[in-house]
Amino acid sequence: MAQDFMIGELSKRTDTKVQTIRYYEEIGVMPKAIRADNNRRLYNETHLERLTFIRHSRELGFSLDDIRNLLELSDQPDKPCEEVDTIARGHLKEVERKIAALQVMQTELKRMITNCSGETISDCRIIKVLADHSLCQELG
Amino acid sequence: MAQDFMIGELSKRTDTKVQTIRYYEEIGVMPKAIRADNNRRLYNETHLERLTFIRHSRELGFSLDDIRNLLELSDQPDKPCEEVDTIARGHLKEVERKIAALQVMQTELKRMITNCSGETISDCRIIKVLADHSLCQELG
DNA sequence: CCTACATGCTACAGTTACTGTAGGAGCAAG
DNA sequence: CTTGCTCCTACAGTAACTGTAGCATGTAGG
Repeated sequence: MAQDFMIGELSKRTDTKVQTIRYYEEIGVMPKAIRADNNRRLYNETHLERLTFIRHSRELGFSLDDIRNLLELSDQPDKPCEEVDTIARGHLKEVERKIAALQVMQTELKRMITNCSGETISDCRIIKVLADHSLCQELG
Repeated sequence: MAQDFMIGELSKRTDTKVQTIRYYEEIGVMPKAIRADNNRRLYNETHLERLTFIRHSRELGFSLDDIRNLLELSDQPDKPCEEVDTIARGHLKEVERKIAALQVMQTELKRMITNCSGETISDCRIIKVLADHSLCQELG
């Protein structure tokens, strides 16, 4: 078929490593590709769209498990989009949780570094704080 | 020895799972524990301090590899603390990079969710954005 | 003294999302 | 005809644990 292409082209057009595409097939987020006579995988625009969806979702931090669910939902156009919403909101919450945790780390790391005017390790504030939890202002 | 204690107590006093302590020993961030006659690991205050250091560093997001280096440095009190500083600053940069990446995700997720007033999946904004990269404002 | 139950031990599998490598086959160009 | 590119399978490695199986030991109660 004229419009079919091989894994290398799919790889380039989606900026995805060849091994990653094969991995997606293995775990079932991409369908088993039809093979040419020489056993090479053949793809078309539908595959391209699906992989684009996957990669974009990954860029937004969705897990492959979430993506699996989102893909399944996107194949049911008449269903209410409530479940999609739930997945997205859940993921947003998770992202916000991670940001908050990292900001706590950031604050404490900054303080440690700023306070460290030590010459040697024996009076290094960073080592002191790491060794003694109670010197840390941020973490309970 | 009277002040020695077993892995369970070390676990409680550092809020660290028993398996995690054994794992730390296995990979060498904790020393090989001396065994009692019944083959059980024995610990003392020195082990407690070391594990506290490790756990606190982990809370601040340092990798076990960084922690290995920090521990080694903390055993050399007369060395300048420059290397410690470098590790901490490097880690801070990494934390800030992660925060920035997550904030991009957060913004786009919020927009997707807010814009989605769809009743069904066929007009769900979330699915649309995931499927079409160009609808996404944040990611290049 | 016997029986639960808690705690300890080793060894290994599973998690997440890939990435890298070994070893080999097919195909086009020079 | 050889070089180099792409493709294939199969497997190991990454980070930092967590969970489980199967067994030994220690302790408290009856």
